[in-house]
Amino acid sequence: MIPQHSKNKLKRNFYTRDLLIVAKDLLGKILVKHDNDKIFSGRIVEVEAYDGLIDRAAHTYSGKTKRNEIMFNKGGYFYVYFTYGAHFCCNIVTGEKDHGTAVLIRAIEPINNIDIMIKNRFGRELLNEKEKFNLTSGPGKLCQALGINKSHYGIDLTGDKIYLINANKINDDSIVVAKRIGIKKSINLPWRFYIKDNPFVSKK
DNA sequence: CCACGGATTGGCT
DNA sequence: GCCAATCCGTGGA
Repeated sequence: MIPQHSKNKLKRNFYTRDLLIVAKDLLGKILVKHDNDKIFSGRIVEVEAYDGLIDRAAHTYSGKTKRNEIMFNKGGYFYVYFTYGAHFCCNIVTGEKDHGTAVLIRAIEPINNIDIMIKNRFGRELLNEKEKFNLTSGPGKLCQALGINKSHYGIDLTGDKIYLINANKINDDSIVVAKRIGIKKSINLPWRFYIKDNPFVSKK
């Protein structure tokens, strides 16, 4: 089901490129999480970019803290944070060391172990077909579905625990560029990218 | 030490 | 569409 060949795993040089390039290129790639004997996976369909240098909404805008320090690493690390007293959100660190840039994964299209994702999200069976699209269509939702939490903070994405599998680049015609959602600062930066017409995107 | 508010979600009007 | 829930990182006193 998942293309497991190691040559398809994205390497360091994918992540260390410029924030906005990586953000758009992440669309369509497969996020994979190994959980003991189980493998969760999903196709990235929506992301947002954050850059501490010029972006007041970025967690790195005010400099390095214990919470955001992984964002100052070179690209290819996993930044997980907890928010609103309830939700984890996960990011892909990008760029060179000390850039303080990362891409928030806002939505994925489930591929593997969907039945467990349903259990993780709802603690019950699906009530209807529509709920299928409510599984991973938001940053907090997808972390809950995949069981991503603070223990995954700082994971090296070139390792074997959490990583990305390459896939064909999404054509620019199929990428929607929009303003980011749910922030109060730097609200006009057009740094949200999602796959056009994909039903797992968090919001039109 | 304490107060504030958030890269969200789900339920109710 | 509006708003409460819920906790902890962060920053100011």
